[in-house]
Amino acid sequence: MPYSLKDIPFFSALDDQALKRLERISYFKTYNAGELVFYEGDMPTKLYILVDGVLRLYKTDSKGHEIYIHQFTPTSMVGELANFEQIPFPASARFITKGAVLKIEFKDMEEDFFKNPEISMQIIKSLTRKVKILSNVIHHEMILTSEAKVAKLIDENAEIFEKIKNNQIAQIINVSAETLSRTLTKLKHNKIISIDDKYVITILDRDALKKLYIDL
Amino acid sequence: MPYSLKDIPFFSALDDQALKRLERISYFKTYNAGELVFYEGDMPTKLYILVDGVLRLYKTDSKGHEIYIHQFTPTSMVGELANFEQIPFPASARFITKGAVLKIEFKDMEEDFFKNPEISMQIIKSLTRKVKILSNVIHHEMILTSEAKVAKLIDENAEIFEKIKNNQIAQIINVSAETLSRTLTKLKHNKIISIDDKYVITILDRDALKKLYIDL
DNA sequence: CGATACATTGAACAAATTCAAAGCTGGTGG
DNA sequence: CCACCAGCTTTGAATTTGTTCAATGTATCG
Repeated sequence: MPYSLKDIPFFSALDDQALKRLERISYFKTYNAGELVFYEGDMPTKLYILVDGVLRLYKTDSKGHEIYIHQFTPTSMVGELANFEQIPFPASARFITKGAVLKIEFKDMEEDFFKNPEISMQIIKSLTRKVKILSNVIHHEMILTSEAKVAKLIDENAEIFEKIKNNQIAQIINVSAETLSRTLTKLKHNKIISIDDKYVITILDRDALKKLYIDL
Repeated sequence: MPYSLKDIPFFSALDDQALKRLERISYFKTYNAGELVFYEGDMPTKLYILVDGVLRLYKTDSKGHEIYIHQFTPTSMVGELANFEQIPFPASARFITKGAVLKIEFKDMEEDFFKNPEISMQIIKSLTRKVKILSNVIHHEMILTSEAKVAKLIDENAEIFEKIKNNQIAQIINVSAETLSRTLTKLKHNKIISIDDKYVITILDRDALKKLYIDL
């Protein structure tokens, strides 16, 4: 296994003694694309540090649809809320690529973690990031219309259309493939964007595009 | 002004020197019911500690409707995400009752805050709470149907119907008053609940009630 | 008692998903 | 080389879930 605790920026502040203790209560685990790391509703026993790959966080609705929340890339702490609060995971996590996590027996580590000011700072950063992510999810899903979501995505990350299929993009912004298709057609028709045969999007009228999702 | 820094559990760990510094860069402000503390989109300059009253956090959608996020009661830190990250407030805050906040010039305090392990711990707790709140908002608004929201509210907090008007309850769970009315009628009709003339709800079939919002 | 707010009900509307069918596209094997 | 198939995309129609609008009914409280 080529992974090492030393390579995790998160623990750079731990002294050798603490690192030894951490080594004893943690291990690396690799995953293949598609494998689940934890499931919504499960009680947590481990804290996760994503060290390799892309890990998708999602919820499942009553009809069995996945609602995309976020995709993490290394190095990220995952599952801290459930661990800190001893509550079931509020979402599921599945690897999109192959990857690896460090699994930590959190309870055994709690003291070392919260006593160490450097680690506390890291935790604060991680939690702050989560609040920001969730706050964005709320804005995205409760405030923006489908058209606004598409407009925002194009404005902020038009290149994604060259990289992945509309299919997958629709999943990421939580709209149906049909709605995405119809919205793109509408934007083209309104001369706000154009799309070539290689899925390269050209923004013809950025002001109009922004107006579709800014303010509200 | 009857408020004192000493009464804020949050700062119990600060030494006299730090307290003095804090005193110099903070002040208490009282509000009447209905007054705004900050507005979605504004850039933050101050960090807030709610010390009195009920403070509602909400977002505004494109049609000008308020989307209820949470109501804070003392003692709560409010606005830390925007302050830590130097980003616009993602939501607005308005007092529901009369109340008061401590306003802190955050930048001047940052070092004292993050260096002190007790305060770091408090910040971690506060952020953890925020993640939990937002996670619940997402579950509530993206997973549950209107009927599920009403069922959950009745199961967890049926007494609220005796305390406030359906009107207000509808706002809190983000459904229209009409939808709430129709859902209550349906639950009564299905013999899952009954409501007397004083708005006291009796749950006749708790299993059926739970089934309406548990799993999904 | 009468004004004002709150609750209920039905009908129209809105936004997006679902379902179904048809059109493309790109890679593979014959 | 091209015919085919599987997987995307597109399009239209039906459906779903809730809000909005309007009217009426019911409390409540000076």
